[in-house]
Amino acid sequence: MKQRVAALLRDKFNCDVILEKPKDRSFGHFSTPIAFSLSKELRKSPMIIAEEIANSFGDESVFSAIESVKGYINFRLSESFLDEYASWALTHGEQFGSDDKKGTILLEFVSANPTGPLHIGHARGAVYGDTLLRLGRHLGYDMTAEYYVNDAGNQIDLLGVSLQLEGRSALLGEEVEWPEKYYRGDYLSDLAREVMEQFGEEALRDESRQKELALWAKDKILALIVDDLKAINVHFDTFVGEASLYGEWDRVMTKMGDGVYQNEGKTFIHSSDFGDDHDRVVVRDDGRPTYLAGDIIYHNQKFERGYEDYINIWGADHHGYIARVKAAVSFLGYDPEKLEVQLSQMVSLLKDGEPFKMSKRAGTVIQMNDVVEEIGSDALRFMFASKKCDTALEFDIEELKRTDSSNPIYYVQYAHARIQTLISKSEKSMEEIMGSHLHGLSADADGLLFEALLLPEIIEDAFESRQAQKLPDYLKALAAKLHKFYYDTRVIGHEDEAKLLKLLLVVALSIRTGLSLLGIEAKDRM
RNA sequence: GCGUCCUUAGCUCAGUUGGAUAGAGCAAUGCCCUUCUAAGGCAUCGGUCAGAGGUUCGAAUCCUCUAGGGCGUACCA
Repeated sequence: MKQRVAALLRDKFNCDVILEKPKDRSFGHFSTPIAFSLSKELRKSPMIIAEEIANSFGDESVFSAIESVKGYINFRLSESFLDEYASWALTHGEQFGSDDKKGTILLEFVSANPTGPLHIGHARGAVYGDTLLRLGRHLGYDMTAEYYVNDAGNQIDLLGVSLQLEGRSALLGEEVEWPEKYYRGDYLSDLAREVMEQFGEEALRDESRQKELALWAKDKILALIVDDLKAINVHFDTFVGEASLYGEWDRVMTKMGDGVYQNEGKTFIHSSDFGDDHDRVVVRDDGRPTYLAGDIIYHNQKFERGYEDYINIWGADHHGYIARVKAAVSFLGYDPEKLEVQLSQMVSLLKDGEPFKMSKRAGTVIQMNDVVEEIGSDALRFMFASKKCDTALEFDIEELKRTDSSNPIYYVQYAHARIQTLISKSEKSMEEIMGSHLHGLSADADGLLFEALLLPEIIEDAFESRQAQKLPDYLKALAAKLHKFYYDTRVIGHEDEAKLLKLLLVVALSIRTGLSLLGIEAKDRM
């Protein structure tokens, strides 16, 4: 809708025109402050320019009025345009707002280590990534959702050690000496019990079997993670394991050429060329690769698979990592601009007003699945999706557990359910509803219709700007308009009943479509 | 110290590539069910957009500095 208006104006002025929605609807549907920017060039006052421009439009079927007010040019869309657009939306159903954008995008997100269940911080990245995925696919992009599994390195060794110690301590009652770093938590006790049943008590004591147990446990934990994600409607297309990549190592090193160098028996990467504080070690002097090495081969593999764009969603604690990986991508001969890294800031928790520190090793994490059990996937997703992800988010655990009406997801769902109720109570046939024309609507009804028809541009804006929170914000605003309209207007028995129901069908469509892009199913009844 | 993200109502957060009177939810106070679901609506209260300068017709938004906070600054992941 906005695109259509913008295109009209672009033809007229030969340049892109800023279009905005006036806060005060009496100013029309769209407005532009273009006269202000033209005034310097034309040496005329904005008011006069706006007046001239407004008068220069002939009869456009799209607009019913074009007025200049205090230098702004305000456009009012015509009823026939809005009605046509609404009918078009209704016949397209949940494809409303879809597009045929071209491009292949590899989206990597979550990628949590398979050493424990997902905690609440991971959930934010998962929700953000999955929302982007749904938005991008709706717009037509060919997107692949990928999970990078760190199944090599120290943390896997640590997992093996932790598993054995947990088993010996909790199950066998032995006094064990805990190392400085180790994992703990209920999931480890469960796994240790399984080890006992499946491999016998000896497996918990035999240090030579640590690696074997770690690899076994890693798969079990990854399965747990996948289940956790499934519970919030997050699904991945591909999983790439770090360990599976090391066969490529020599080739990748050669490919990086002068990007890497040897010093004191170690291999370094010239990451300082890309703004990193200093060059980083990729291979230690004992030949063991560092964490960065895995990411280098992984990104090489990603680029060799030939996507047009790459989006990584990382926790904010990895931000120092961007320069290093971009350096590697560049040394490998690819354009680092194609790799876009979105950081999802920390989620910090308060408990009774006091900061609550989470530590995976100390076992004081808030697990995602516990929260999902308390408040449900819909509320969790809606809450995380509502916050832009580059701000640290703070919330009280107790507050998050609340399931009363203060939760905005109920507000939006209720709006949809109210419309469904009206549709089912009305005796108007679908033919009659669809056949009616949205002419002569009240100002409130017109505002509601216009808001509902904004969905496509919200979707596009939310995805292209990577600001997923724009969608839930929009849904809340649309629901608010609906609730007000519902209160003010008794639809059943209204002389324009069919017409109003058509309007409400558009609203329901936008809510339903918007929610599904958030991984939430709209409710017909509450 | 350096890098980076941030600071908007009592709390949690929005604020459209700089635009018309800075918004919502929660909390607080008071109204509205013989009205299609009150999981709702209306009203009131609440702001030096951290502070100071600058650019501009116009700044919460852009630039500089200052203060405060998160994260990073590992041959951990």
